Amino acid sequence: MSLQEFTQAAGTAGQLLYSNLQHLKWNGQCGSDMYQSHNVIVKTEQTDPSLMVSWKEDNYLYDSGYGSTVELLDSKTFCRAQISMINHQPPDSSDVKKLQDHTPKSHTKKHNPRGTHLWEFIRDILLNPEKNPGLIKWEDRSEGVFRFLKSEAVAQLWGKKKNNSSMTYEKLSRAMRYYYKREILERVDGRRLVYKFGKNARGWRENEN
DNA sequence: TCTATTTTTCCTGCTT
DNA sequence: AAAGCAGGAAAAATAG
Repeated sequence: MSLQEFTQAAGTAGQLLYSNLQHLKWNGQCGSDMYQSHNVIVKTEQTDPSLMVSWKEDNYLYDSGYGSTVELLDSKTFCRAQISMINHQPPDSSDVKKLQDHTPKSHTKKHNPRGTHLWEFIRDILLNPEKNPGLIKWEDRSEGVFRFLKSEAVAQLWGKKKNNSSMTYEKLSRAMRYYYKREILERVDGRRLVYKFGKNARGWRENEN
């Protein structure tokens, strides 16, 4: 169900519920032990601003799933507006405006197969700056060079996403190596746990894509 | 359901 | 010695 369908069916609370469900969905498969998971259900019923803020902080990073930077921003905007509503404050008018033309747009890109690929998964972890408890870090942002800081933790996370609890870095890295031939990754030798996005990898640059 | 990709598993050997 | 890296093979999972 899309956000707009959901809100239509659920009324005013729809947006909040939708967002929380998305959050749960993400946490359910990838979050929990990595990211201290807050009880998002509780948050729908109370108005403690501090809690809402902390919820907001990690929610927008995941609730729109694997999407473009644009989607991420929209989601952030959406959450910000929600916080305002909940605090009984008038939402920032620019946010409202952005929200209004968000919904129709998100319906346009019908065919977006939820970034299911490993390299996209890696990329999206990298693209979530605030949140990403030192799993992977950019070595050279503009060149697309990055390094695994917690190789096994990332593998575990990937395993969670694929519903495979026996994923290991050893196996994950084999899949990474297959990307060299397809030029989704370029080889970086000498440095352990270091990879570099290749010309067939999309959406990792600072700007666009 | 069939096919083409992708990913997972496992393995042997080599490098840091 | 432990953890990574290289790829080959082949099975399993997915996308379309």
